[in-house]
Amino acid sequence: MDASAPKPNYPKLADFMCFAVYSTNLAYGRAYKPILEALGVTYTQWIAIVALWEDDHQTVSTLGEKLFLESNTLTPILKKLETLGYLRRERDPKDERQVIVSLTQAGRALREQGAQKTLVKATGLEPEEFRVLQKAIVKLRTNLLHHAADPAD
Amino acid sequence: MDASAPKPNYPKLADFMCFAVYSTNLAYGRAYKPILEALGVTYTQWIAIVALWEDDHQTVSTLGEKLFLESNTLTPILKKLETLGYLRRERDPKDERQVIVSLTQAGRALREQGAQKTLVKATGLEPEEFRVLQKAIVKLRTNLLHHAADPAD
DNA sequence: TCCGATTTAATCGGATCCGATTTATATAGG
DNA sequence: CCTATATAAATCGGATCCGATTAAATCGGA
Repeated sequence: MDASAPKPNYPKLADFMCFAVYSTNLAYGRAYKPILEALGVTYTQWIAIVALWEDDHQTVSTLGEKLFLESNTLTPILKKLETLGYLRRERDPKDERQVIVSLTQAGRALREQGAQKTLVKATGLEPEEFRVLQKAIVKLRTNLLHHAADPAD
Repeated sequence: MDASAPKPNYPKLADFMCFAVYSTNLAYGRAYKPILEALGVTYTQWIAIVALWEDDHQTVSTLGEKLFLESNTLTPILKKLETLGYLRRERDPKDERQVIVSLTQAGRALREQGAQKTLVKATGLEPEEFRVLQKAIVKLRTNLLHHAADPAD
């Protein structure tokens, strides 16, 4: 090869939107770790409990829609939370294909206990700034999920 | 328990900043999947190649700082990319503790091939909107990584 | 010089995340 | 009624991600 071949001037990794999201997700995981460790659950387990606290007695599919996960990921997590005593998994008698997931009293207590420990201050953002950014990220998520497969995008 | 006990009015999961970042990261992974599948690499493998293309001949630690990963995650990925022929891993003769990672010609070619396929349009954002949001997310990441462990934040 | 402390990768086990498949149940059409 | 199709959850293998530990090399002070 030609050692003097000019290197194309591509955008830097540090300016990639995907990498900003990816690495910020890693940062959140690390910031949350000590808090959730004290509660005895992982991040994904925690958001499952929060979602159930908002709407109890959901099917695995319905819960998965809210968490953007499917049964292949959710089932093992829900089984783990069941062994921990935070929820129940019961087949729906009306349709045995479905599994209804419900928080136990311990599960509700855990969510209310964890409510005291948020990372709002750790974001270093003013309330309005926080609100605007959160909505912008959600808009980005919606666009990514809805975008048509376009060969030249 | 008291079945009529009022349910506290906590923020909704849909308004959590952490969940916006988490779920948007999932959305990016899904949007990128077909593109990277055509290239034959995963997302993490891809950003490792991009980072090496920008600065070649880095140690595992230095590369890890840029990717926000450590050797426990990076080593298996780099080994995989080595077997795929995209990079070389060589102990530094000056300090045998360190491993120098370098792209092969095939690795550079892959990065330049993938440069044509970005998801900028899929974000549905105007250029200025994109730039502002990207910087805001990076700022959030920085704040999260630097925040002092505060019991009441 | 010598040996304890430090540094760097690598290894290991546990928990996601995902594509693909399987199992069980429900539904619809003949 | 009976079967082909559809749907929901579970299972499985591969690839991260991380805390904790290990192995090897280097450094530094007595």
